[in-house]
Amino acid sequence: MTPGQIYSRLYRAYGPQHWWPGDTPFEIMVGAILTQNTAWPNVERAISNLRANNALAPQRIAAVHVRRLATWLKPSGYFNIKAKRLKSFCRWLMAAGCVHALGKLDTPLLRHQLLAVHGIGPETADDILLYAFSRPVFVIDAYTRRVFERLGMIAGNEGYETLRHWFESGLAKERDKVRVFNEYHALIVRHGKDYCKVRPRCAQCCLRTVCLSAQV
DNA sequence: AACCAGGAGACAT
DNA sequence: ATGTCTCATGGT
Repeated sequence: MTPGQIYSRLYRAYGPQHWWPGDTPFEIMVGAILTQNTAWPNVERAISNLRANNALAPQRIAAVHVRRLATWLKPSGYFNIKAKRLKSFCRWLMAAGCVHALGKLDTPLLRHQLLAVHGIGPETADDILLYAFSRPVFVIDAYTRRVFERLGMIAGNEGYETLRHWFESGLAKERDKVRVFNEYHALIVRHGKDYCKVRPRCAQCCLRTVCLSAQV
């Protein structure tokens, strides 16, 4: 069983996921930071608060006081930390000029720049690269590790970069990578939420037979 | 009523 | 390099 075949099964089972939820690249980037170890519905509440206060723009977030920003972020949890992270991200964005200016950087450089921002780690950087900048990077998250560990295809404790390169290599033709990586990560999360949780619910899972044959 | 969620940074070893 | 602690709200 290859990662490509798993993708086919997931896509057949769930269909297109239409990721990332968000109207603009900037909103997608904000969501990527706010969803760190946090359920998405809580992030939507926080984003609604930002929009209601006309604060869904880098200049506004950079200008507003952290204490006030934190009150808007409250529903998404870790609000004090995330207020700082959003501000440092927006400062970086403004220093670079704008989203369009950053779009001219090549992917390795842009990734390096993102990782240098306080509060942006490997997964958040790759969320932003893939879903806001349409770059061919594969996002590795807790669900990715869990699902593929249970499938017996990885050990689960590999380093982030090891797994990222493993998924990125040979999964799709060059011009299809962005579309496939986009859909694949969304499908993994969808599948993870429905069935492959900490306490799995394998009864109706579309990968159940694959998992069972891996249990040896 | 614990348990968990679309992680990352600080700090110790 | 690798492991542990902290951060916090809301749904199940």
